[in-house]
Amino acid sequence: MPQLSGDGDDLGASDELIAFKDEGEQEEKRNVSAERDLDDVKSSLVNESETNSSSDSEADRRPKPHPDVESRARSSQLFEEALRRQDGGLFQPSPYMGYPFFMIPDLGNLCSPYLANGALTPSARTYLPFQWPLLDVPGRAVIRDSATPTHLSNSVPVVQHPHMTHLSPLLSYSPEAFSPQRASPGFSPDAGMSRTPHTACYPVSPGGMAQIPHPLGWLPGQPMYPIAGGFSPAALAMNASMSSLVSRSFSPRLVPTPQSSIPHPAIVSTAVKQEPGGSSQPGKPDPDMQQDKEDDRRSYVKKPLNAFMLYMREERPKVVAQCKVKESATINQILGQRWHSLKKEDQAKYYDMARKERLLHSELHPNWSARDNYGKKKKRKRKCDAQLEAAAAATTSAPAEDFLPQLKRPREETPLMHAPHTQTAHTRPHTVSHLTHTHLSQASPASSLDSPATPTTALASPAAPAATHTEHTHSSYGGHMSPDGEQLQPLSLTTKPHRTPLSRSTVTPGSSTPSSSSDTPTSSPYTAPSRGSPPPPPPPPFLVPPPTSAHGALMQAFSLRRTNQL
DNA sequence: CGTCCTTTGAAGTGC
DNA sequence: GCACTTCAAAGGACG
Repeated sequence: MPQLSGDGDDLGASDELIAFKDEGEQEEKRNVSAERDLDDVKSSLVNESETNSSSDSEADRRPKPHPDVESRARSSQLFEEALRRQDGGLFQPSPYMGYPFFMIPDLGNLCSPYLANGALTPSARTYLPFQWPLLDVPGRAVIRDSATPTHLSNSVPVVQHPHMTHLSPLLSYSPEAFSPQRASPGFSPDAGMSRTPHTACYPVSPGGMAQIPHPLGWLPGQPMYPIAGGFSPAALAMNASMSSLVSRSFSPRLVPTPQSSIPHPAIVSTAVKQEPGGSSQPGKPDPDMQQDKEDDRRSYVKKPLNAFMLYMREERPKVVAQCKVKESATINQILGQRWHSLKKEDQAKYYDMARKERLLHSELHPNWSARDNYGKKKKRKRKCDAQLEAAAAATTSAPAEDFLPQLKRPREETPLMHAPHTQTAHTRPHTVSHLTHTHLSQASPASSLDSPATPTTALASPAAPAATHTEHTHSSYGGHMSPDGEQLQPLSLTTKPHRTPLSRSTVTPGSSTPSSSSDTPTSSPYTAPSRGSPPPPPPPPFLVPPPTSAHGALMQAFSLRRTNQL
């Protein structure tokens, strides 16, 4: 949870983290200090978010059912006029505006706060903490943060402007809308994403455009998504960011009109869209069972996205286009590095987004708890339970208290369990630090090469295990900026063979998530190596020059991965 | 078809 | 309060 008490004053205080030098105990202390710094930085980001919208206190989590309709109507009208002026009706969304809250820091730059190269425009960089445009229209409810001064327009735009629904697929949480496969012909995995300003905007496939109703189709008199009853229209026009949150829980009440066979992008959830043909299709399972499953999924309220998830949603298409890779694991590694190299103010943007997501989520689902979603991966749990049961049954000769601890022991004693899994800003750098002490103690003084602009990269970069594994210096991986501004790609984004047993323990100690959720205590690959066991023979160091392009980086990463596999 | 991978962060549980 | 776990997204890979 964000630290509500922070004042954000320290935001700029500890921008720079202590880089690795790995000179023994003293350095270890320094790294501990760096951890604290990193923690402070992240906390300050959260605090900044909290401070910037000071209204978002716990008290404000309560819904405010009576917004100022008049001002919203005026704002909406102004906004629509601005849209028409700006784009002549052909509003172009940004590929980077994945965050569905239509963040428009400056109406003079309605298209995108980002430049074609992905950098924020100056206006966007100034980043007022969400000058939310009031996208709702009269008569539609909106959750307003009443404690926020009206002049800040800081109402939470849970109502997505219908115009936007067809303009930016990214506005929707629907993975389909986000999927690169739905990109326009201009998007070619081979050709990459055009860097021209217009095509840099996230494209909409022609098919998708054809499917999407006319932008004015939502206007009164044409009820695209009538309500079965008893549900606030606000949910219909819910900000698309919450569509995934809303749709699963509320979509049973959302009944498309017969004319509208295409679900509203803001309403379609992954659950719903997965059944395009309905249950009547031949070869499908029992309709009743399918209906039950569908109901289950619809009643499922997902967790709100955190800052990094929001960042990933925005940046993933960009990375996919640049690197021509669709494998999410690889992309996520890149995004993780980029996240760490992201400027503080840029990260703050996502922390703020995430905070508002949580706020909105709590307003929509006041009784929801993350615990509700626990056990979602039932099969895993069943497996674990089955193992425990089998263990208990198999130990009729041995007391259960002797056996069960054995099941737990690997997790408790496995050295990697400390590290990666907590995955907090507190522990991960420490882990990396520890590893680098071991493996990089004599590395080149790469820390001096660390860009001040990317202070956290070396310390917290998830590529650190790659450094461990490959024994290249940390200056050669992870989101560092070359002198000419080009982002240096990690030498080894992927450090282990795919789905290889023991891979996580042997190859990516220290950073990669042990995916505790996926490993039962008895089957965990972490049981194999212990803290005292000798590490696997390190692969030869990779002395690979920095790639000249993102694609080159990926090719390099794959090459290294193959090398590591061999 | 279900799960894993991979990332960070939030929130939960358990001690 | 700490350590650990689970789940958010994504889509290819794999059993």
